[in-house]
Amino acid sequence: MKSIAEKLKEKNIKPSYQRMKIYEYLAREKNHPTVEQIFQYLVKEMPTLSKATVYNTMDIFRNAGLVRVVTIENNEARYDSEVSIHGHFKCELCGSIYDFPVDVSALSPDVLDNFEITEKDVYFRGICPECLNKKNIKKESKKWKE
Amino acid sequence: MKSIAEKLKEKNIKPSYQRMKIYEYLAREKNHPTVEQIFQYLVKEMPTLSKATVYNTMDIFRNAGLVRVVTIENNEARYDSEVSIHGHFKCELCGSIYDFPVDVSALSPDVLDNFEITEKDVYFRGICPECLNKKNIKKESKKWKE
DNA sequence: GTTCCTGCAAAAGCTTTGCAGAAGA
DNA sequence: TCTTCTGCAAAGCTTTTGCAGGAAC
Repeated sequence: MKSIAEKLKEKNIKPSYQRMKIYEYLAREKNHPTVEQIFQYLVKEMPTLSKATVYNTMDIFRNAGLVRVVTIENNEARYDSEVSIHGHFKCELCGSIYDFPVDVSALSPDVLDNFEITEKDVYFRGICPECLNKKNIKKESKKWKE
Repeated sequence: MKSIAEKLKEKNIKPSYQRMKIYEYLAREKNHPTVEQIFQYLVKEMPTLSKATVYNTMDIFRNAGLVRVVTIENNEARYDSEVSIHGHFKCELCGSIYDFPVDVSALSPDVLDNFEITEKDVYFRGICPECLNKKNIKKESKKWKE
């Protein structure tokens, strides 16, 4: 836990217990959780935890550049402790979010030469291999019935 | 307006007056409006228009592949009548959204070979040239004062 | 007549805010 | 002591839903 405290201090964030726990969860799980998920997980060991604290903390982390927001869905903000540029794939069936590498150099068209770019996000949507398998199995069993 | 009706029919959407007006606005303005903006504009000429109708219509359009959702901000859905792949840049100062071309071929990493990809979005954030100019002018005038 | 669409109102999220008490320096 | 953080509750937004009236076919 020591290193987490250091990491927060580096960004001028006071390493309170709640903040350390939240960052620890983000960095360990890497599952791009929603605020709700973070809250549900942590409230088990911190019964007095408030959702407002999670929201506040995520804002602080985001402004400090400690986490990135994944706005792949506009009805829920997800958070990612991996700050370097990479893409996010969301499976429309199971809802899982996968990371994938992105060729950054290919992502800077000349038209944007006069723009100051501070953040780049790449979002894909579709169906993940697991769910594709399930679908195929279903199709197969349908065939048997026919 | 004829062609708009045709376009809706092609997608099996009944070309009601409201739907045609909404699509016409999207296709003409190309300003990536929010539901609120669409509603505020159209309610002037259709006083009985309901926001629920705009929401319903956008869902229908989206499912039919007539429009794309821009989820660059997670507290507001914006809509784009341009369905082909391109990037969206959002200026964090003035809020404007700019389109830019994206090299699609560079956006398909091998890791996703087993994924079925149905939608690709590229979002950049930063400051647009206009706002950069304004900022520089401010800096200059500050210098004069010193 | 049947089906589908519209629009009002209410409800349902997610997120933000205000404030008082608690913790930490 | 003074500042900052936490947590509860309430408010604010966007979006969704239920339902009744109306239009289209």
